[in-house]
Amino acid sequence: MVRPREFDEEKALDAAMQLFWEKGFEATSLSDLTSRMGIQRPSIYAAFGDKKELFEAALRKYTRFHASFVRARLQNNSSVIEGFRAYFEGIVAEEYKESPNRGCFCINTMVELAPHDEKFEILTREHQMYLSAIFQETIERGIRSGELKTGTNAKALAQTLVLSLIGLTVMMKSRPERSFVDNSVEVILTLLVTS
Amino acid sequence: MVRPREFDEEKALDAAMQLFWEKGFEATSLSDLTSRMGIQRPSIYAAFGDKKELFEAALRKYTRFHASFVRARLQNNSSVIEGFRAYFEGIVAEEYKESPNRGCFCINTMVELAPHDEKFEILTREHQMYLSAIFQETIERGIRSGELKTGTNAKALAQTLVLSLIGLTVMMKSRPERSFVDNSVEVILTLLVTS
DNA sequence: GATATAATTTACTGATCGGTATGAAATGAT
DNA sequence: ATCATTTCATACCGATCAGTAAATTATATC
Repeated sequence: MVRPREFDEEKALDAAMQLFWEKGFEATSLSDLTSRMGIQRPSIYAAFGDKKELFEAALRKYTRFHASFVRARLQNNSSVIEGFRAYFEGIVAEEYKESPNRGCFCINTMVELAPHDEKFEILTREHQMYLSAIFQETIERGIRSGELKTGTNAKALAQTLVLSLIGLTVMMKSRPERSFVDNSVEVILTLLVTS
Repeated sequence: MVRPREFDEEKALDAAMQLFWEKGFEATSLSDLTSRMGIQRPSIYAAFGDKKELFEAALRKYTRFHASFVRARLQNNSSVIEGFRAYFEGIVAEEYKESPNRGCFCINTMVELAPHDEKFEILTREHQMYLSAIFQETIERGIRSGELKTGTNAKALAQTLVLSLIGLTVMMKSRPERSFVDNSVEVILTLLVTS
């Protein structure tokens, strides 16, 4: 161990993540990666392995960040309903700002790779299960505090919210009228009060 | 017009559709296409144009079929709620049977191409709007028949069901436990009675 | 300062990509 | 039967793909 690495591995991985997130696995070439990561090809292979291993590292970085982001957003608000509302509406607002519409890296991977690669089937599924668990804990907190009805099925409701969020994120990729997603968010949130 | 075409254009397009549906645009090569379509490369270009035009033709064929399939399914049942239930549960049952998990060609395209290609942004959005309109008509029929409450917001509810269906379809790509989607379908269907 | 070791750069590999030029084969019109 | 026309199969195009061999550069240890 004599010559220190000249580039910041985390920064390079972050650049790769941005690129894979925006373009997906197949449409991102090694040339794209070298230029965006600011390092040469052999450096990528030395630090991260082949293209798919780099993709996996990028996705893991994303899911780590994403999980703590969601957790923070939901815990931020003392009202469970307002917490979910802020989270859902925040995602819509963010997504309509950016172009092209990146959506969620994990969801993109579920569509592109999960059906053909068991490793990514498992990885993406586990992330969704983790999100579902966070949602469930939040809902249970609302039940304990009396904000939500006692009879609420926290698990089923959490699962449905995760699923709705996926639908929301994917739907926005086709840039429907804003009212379409706004209406849907409103209806989805009623599940919290009627359940 | 002297030498007749030796292959069936519809059959060839259908083969292309199956392939693009299963693997997406980028991961499907022309070699894949020629072998599956049973015709040579120049025949593809003569009949359908380049790879992206062929993809577009395949997607249009899919959405045409899909729209009439959905319409038939929902009109099949005199009960609106049972119609939606049969449709949602049918999709789940179908998806857990097949491997790899193809999902919905239109949804796959929303994720892979819509953010980077306006043509597909529009095409996929219009299909989702069309599905939403079918759903809305069905819901309005339920309101007229007295099966659904008079105050129901048919449009918002239809949009939410479309969005939920997208979430359901994408979620299944990671093959979660069957109970995850079963629970979600159950919760989603409650929207029809509580709204 | 010499040496060992690892990171860097350059240039390259064979394979495959999407797309096409070319000529043979086949058919309807005359 | 000949000819014009279109489809067909073969073989090819330059470009790009993911991945690597080889040589240069830089640093920590001695």
